Amino acid sequence: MNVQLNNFNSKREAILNSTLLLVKEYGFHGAPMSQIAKHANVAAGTIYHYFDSKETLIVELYIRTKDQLAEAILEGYDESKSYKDRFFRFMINQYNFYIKNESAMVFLEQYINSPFAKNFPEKDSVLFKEKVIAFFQAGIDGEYFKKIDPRLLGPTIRGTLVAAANFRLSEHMIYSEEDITEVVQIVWDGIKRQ
Amino acid sequence: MNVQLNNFNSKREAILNSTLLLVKEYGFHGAPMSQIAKHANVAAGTIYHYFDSKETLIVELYIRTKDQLAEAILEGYDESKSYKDRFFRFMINQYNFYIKNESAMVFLEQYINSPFAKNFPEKDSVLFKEKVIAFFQAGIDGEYFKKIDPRLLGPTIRGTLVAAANFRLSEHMIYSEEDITEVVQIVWDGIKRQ
DNA sequence: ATTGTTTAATTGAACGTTCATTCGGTTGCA
DNA sequence: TGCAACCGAATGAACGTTCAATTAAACAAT
Repeated sequence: MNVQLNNFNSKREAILNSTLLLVKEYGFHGAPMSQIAKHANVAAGTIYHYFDSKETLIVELYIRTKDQLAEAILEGYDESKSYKDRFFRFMINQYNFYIKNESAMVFLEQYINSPFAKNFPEKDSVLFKEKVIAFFQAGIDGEYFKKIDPRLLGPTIRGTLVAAANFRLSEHMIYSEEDITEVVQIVWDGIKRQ
Repeated sequence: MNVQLNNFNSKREAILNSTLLLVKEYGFHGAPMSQIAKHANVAAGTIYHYFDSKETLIVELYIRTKDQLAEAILEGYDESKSYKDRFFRFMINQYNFYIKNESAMVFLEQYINSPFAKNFPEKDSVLFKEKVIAFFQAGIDGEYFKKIDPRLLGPTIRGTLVAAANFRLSEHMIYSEEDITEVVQIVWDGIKRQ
């Protein structure tokens, strides 16, 4: 298509990636635009060519990161498998994404607990909502799960997976398939119809 | 005892309370010392009479808030009850604390996911560690729970309760005993020995 | 009780720094 | 030649922190 599009994306992506890393390391207030620019090898002014403000930069980074999470979760989706198998695949994918992208996980957690999330509740990943949350809804409708509000189910699952991923990461442990399955089993046992 | 002690504490407490509220509302970077001072009805300089820096103010607020959480969790502790009953009491207490102290919950979650927590891992509530975490350890030792590392168990439980409290708070719903028990049941079903 | 003395608490303007953002100018591609 | 991408010094606002000055409290001596 367009060569310029590559340039456009490469600088833009570099800015987003640097923001993710620096926010993870130093928090929102500890990641100034000047440092983000330096880390991304662009001029400070260039950031404002792609983003209106620091605020929109953060919000767009959130959407992009959650899109990536949704894509990772959906990887290897197989309609022919049982609901439980698909659920475990979802959970293991999410767990692995967190392990492999610690900065993404930390950023997402920081964002969710920050004023941003409350100020822009409509700014979110469409893919995540339409595929991942819909899958959980199907689990409730299909009576695999307890009758819980799906908006409660999502954060509950996230909480456990984040806890597990944080633990593994802080211990610098190599994670085996059993480790992951054990954690997912906690989630499943908690929410399944007894 | 000492009249001065009252004054000492009242200003200090006012500063801590204002910080909690403003950090919850605007985040760490959105809560400047000048605003904290104004909200607490003290001069900017007064804050530095009680705290070395903004950083130590935040850290000391974290410890105080987690102490308060620990006290709330331990309320009505009855050694004669069964382990499961005591566990449910712990969980319901924690859930209620979150519901009644939204700013404390939000602050704790923000803190845990911020660089502060990684930079000062030794700065934490002694009460929480010696009573609450010890209780979970006893649950593992006593074979009520799956064989999980207690450092994994804690955040897992927290994740679910925070998710539930956030949900209830965002929906402005009146919480009934059944609501709470339903959530705790999720946690219990997840981690108990099957 | 009163007065003088010392110490602690409190103030808020001032300081130096850092920050997000701007903008006039430059480059490089179409 | 035109236009979007890009630069980076400049700007002004906002920030955390300091400090000289003021007030209040505690204590001691009378």
